[in-house]
Amino acid sequence: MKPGTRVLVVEDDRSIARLLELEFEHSGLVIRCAYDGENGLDAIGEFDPEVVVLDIMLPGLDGVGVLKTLRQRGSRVPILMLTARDAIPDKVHSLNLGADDYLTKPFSTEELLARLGALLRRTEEDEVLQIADLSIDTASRDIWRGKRRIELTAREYELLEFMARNPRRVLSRSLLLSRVWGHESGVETNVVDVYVGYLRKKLDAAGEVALIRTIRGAGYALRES
Amino acid sequence: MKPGTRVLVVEDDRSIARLLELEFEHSGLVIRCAYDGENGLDAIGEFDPEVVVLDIMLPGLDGVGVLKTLRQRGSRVPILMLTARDAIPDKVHSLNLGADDYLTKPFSTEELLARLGALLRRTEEDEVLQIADLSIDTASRDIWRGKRRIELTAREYELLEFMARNPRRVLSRSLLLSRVWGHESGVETNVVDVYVGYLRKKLDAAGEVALIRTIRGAGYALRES
DNA sequence: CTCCTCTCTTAGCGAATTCTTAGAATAGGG
DNA sequence: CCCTATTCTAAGAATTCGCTAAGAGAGGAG
Repeated sequence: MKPGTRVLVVEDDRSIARLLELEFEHSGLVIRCAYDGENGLDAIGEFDPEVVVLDIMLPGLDGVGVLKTLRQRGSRVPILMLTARDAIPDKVHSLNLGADDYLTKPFSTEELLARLGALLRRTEEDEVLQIADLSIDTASRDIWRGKRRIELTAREYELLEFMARNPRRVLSRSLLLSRVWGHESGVETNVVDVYVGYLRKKLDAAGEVALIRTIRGAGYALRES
Repeated sequence: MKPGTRVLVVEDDRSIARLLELEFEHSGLVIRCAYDGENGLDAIGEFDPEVVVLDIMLPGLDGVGVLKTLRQRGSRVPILMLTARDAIPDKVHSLNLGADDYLTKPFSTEELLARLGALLRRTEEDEVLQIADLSIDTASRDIWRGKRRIELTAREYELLEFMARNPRRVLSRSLLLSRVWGHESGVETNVVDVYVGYLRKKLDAAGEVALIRTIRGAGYALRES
């Protein structure tokens, strides 16, 4: 998880809150605590956290109330709920009022950190990449070239997304191999070339300007001109 | 909790009942007490409470019996069970029978109030999710596809609701597993595939447009197009 | 106790995808 | 203009992926 990420913890049990505070600080995060729902809501407005850890049982306004209020206000901040182990897994579960993940107490702080990381990664991924008239919706995996919708296979999609995340840069075959195919994939062939070929065939319909350029001796680049 | 909310307490221990009566009155609630199961049932019909606090140990018809009868009658009134400290089997049992929460004696009245508040808020939640001509009433768990009513099992419903809360988004099998089946369910098979299959069979009757799309190599998405 | 429903597992088929290979095409230097 | 290194393409082989049928096991209802 990126250092400096703002995390809000809303938890009435001071010892747990304190523990998380220390752990998170140790991990380089910026942390803020609130001990009840009302203050939690205030803190969200004021502190603008990138992710919230929210206990479900709180004095006064409880976790569910906080969550509901937040979502009604239109906030999309990712929220990880803390629930008691024996608190009716199914019910709590179905009260997916818009929480993004949950963890049952007791839990290990590593687990919590891992979950937070996953959560942030997931929500960060929710964006639209644009290169010229090509747009890639990373949440729905929709690809559009102008008004034309394009269907890609998983590998093709991964390759294109990676290139779109590094637009205008020359990407060597070995870089693409390691980032898209993975480090220990025993591929030693010209798969990259082949897949660039596939992409071109699908992306550049008749008359459209080519998006993937070959830089002889160096690699490929995704760019408009 | 809103003043004027009707709360029924079914509890044979008069001193506890009295204590709750005073506490609740103090909080502005309208309270009614019954001291055994039979009278409890009658009171529900007559008093029409918005929430019920139900002791599990009662003379004659016990709490479990009351709960069972109620649910069989189709009542969905939220119920919080009171159980003895070590009666864990009871918990599991009553939660399966359709209780919404429980509290072990002895408990603090603040705790009870907080739980009741949470319960009411949760059940007040009356949201309808819409995707194309599919609508999901999260309060009653009713599913409609156009004019056709659809019956789902618990698991099918959970899966569909989660997908409906993340429409158009590609949801990986592992995400669905962790969010619908739970983190620590040792499932590592293709249950997700199987349940998507069940849903499709029920949702897409002859000639209707498919709602669940497979994104090969990535997961599933609920979307109209 | 028996029947029924629900959940999960397993295994196999068919199809889509991924990767390999080898030869054709192309660019760029001399 | 020719040669060579490099890139591209077509076609097929190997693999993976998703769907479904069938059934075991658990649990509740009658």
